[in-house]
Order: sequence, then C-alpha cells, then structure tokens
Amino acid sequence: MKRKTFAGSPCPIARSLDVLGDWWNPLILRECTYGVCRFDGFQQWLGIGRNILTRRLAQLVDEGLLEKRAYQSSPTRYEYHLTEKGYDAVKVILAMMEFGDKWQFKKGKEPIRLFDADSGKRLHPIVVDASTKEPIDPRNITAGPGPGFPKIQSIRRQRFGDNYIE
Amino acid sequence: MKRKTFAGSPCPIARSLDVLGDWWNPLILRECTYGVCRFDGFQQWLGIGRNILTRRLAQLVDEGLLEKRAYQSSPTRYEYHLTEKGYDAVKVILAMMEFGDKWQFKKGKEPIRLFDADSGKRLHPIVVDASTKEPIDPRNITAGPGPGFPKIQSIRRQRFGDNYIE
DNA sequence: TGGTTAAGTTTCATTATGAAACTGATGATA
DNA sequence: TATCATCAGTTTCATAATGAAACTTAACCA
Repeated sequence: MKRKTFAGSPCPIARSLDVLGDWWNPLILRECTYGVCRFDGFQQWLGIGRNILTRRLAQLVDEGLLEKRAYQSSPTRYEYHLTEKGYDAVKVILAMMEFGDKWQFKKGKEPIRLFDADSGKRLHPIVVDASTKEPIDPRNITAGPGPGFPKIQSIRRQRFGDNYIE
Repeated sequence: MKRKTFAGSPCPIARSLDVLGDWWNPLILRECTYGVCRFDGFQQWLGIGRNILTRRLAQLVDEGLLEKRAYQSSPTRYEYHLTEKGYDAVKVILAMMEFGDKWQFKKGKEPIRLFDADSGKRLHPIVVDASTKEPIDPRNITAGPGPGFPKIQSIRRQRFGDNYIE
C-alpha cells in the first residue's frame, strides 16, 4: 500500500500537491523566505524530526524548489536556497498566509506582516486574474479541458459536459 | 507519537496547513468547484479510500470549509457544499493550479483551463498586492511581527531582528 | 426474492512520522 | 592531549495514518 502520488496526474493542482500538499514542505519554504538556509536552522525553528527533514530537503531539491550550495569544505556542508521555481511556490504560500490571516485570527491580530523590502509598505497578497486584475471569485468560474487534457472522450465529456471543446 | 498539528501556531501558514497541507483536502475542494458534492462522487473521481474520505469530509465540515446539506430523508443523505471560507480556500488552490501549470506542463499544454462563468474569458490566477495590484516578488519581501505575534521578546528579536516593531 | 444506489464502517497490512540516541568530521577550549 | 561544541546528518523503534477490500444499513426497484 504505497502512499498515493499524483506525479502522472493531468491536474496541475494534484501535481503541485506532490510537493506542496504536505505539512512540512511549505513551512520549510517559509523558513527559507525568513532567511533560514541550514539544516539545524530548519530543524530548530520547525521542531521537525531530523530524519523527516532530511527526506523533505532531498525532495525539495529533487523537485527543483531548493538548490544545495556548499558553503564550506572539509567537511563539506550545504545551504539550501530557493530557486526560481521555489520562489513561485512561495507565492502559493503567501496566498495560504492571507487565507490563514482572514479565517484563523481576529482582524488586526495577525501575527505576521509582510512588507515590500524596498518601499517598506505593507503587502496583502490576493489572487486576481492576470489580465483584468480583478479578484477571482471561485463561485463564478468554470473549468474546461485544455490542450493537455487526456484524450479519453468519455471521461472528458463526463466531467466537463457542455464545456467540452475540441 | 501524535501527528503534529499546527492548530495553536501563531503562523497563518501553519494554521492553513492544518486543513490545506494534505494530499486529499485540496483535491476534495477542487471537486467541489467542479460541481461534485456527494460521497460517491468524491470517492470515484479521486480514487480516495472511503474511510479516508469520511475523515476528510468530517474535518472539512468541522473546519468550516464545507457544509453538510440533507438532500433527502429516510435514509437521510447529505451533500457537501463550499462555504464562504471554503471558497476562500479555493483561491489558494487556484494559485497552486497556476504554479502547477507553469512548472509541470509545457507551455500551451495545460490540461485544465479556467473561464469566467459570465464573460467566458480565460482566467489566469496570479498573486498580487491588494493595493498596488502589482505581482508580488517573494525575493523582495520582508516579514515582521504583527499585533498577534507572541510576546516573547527573545524569540521575536531572534527571528525578526531589525524588523522588530513595538 | 434478488439487485441497485448511497453513504458510510470495519479490518488489516503497509507506510510515514516523531523522539531520541548515535555517527563522523572538524574546530575551539582547558 | 583530552574534552567539548557544532553541523549535518543516520539509525532505531514505537505509534499513527493510509489504502484496499469487504462488510453494513436503509431504502427503492422489478
């Protein structure tokens, strides 16, 4: 009975979950944005078991969200730094942060605040449509198969019905 | 050795992870946006074990992301519908979707497309700052303690150093 | 009488997690 | 020289979660 993986799934959510759908990985990425980059740093801030941390870091490197950089030799030791892909994952985590702020804490009682490092202005991450810049209302969206959708018509129609497009 | 929970954590990310940091919950929410709302529907589309599904639905109801609505009596059967909070969680999942599209599939080969239900226009969820509407660059943000940050100065200073504010 | 649908439970083998102790290489201290 | 401390992991082992499949309950159908 292996743990399920969504590595081959045609759903971008499922694929993201292989690396973000976990209790630890997003927190490790959070620590990275706070400037933590070494094994013991992650371990102490998160209280994660060292064996689990080892596995998670390896996975994040493997998936390309973190890269290992040697910062000394004899013995060689590594730091873990966010990659381009890793920084993109952080955006998802910022969305999580906003969700957490809104629903888990009283208004004005949020424990963490984000600022633009240049201007020093408060930042509030929200999810909008790229072209209109209007907030997305999940109540009002429709999903349909894209070019990469598997060519199994029955499932396609079953799932998307009238939204089926060739 | 209990599974760790972040229920009391002062981090909004950690708190969100208690419900979103899981392989199944985000997919269940995805199915909800696709219109699935019954036990067997979730089970068949996701291939999730029925025992696990039972637990996950209960958790999502418990956390207020889904609500149970009886759609028939004798025997009473329930449908699961997204709440206000649930729809907000979907926004996070849309951010995941964009991440998955960008990094897991070739450009123009994304398997799922989102549309505005009214206008029919393509939607691309991105994470921006609420006031400027500028995309957030995680490379250029700073975190500092907010009003809800625990009052343990040493940790506060350790973690946020110069960003410490009274 | 038997079959189907729906929404779960129960059981059990397999995995993953958490805690703590241990390793190995080096540098600093007494 | 002997001991301690740091860093980045492994190893071990008890406990918890997962996945698969069979079972249950309650009603309707023919």
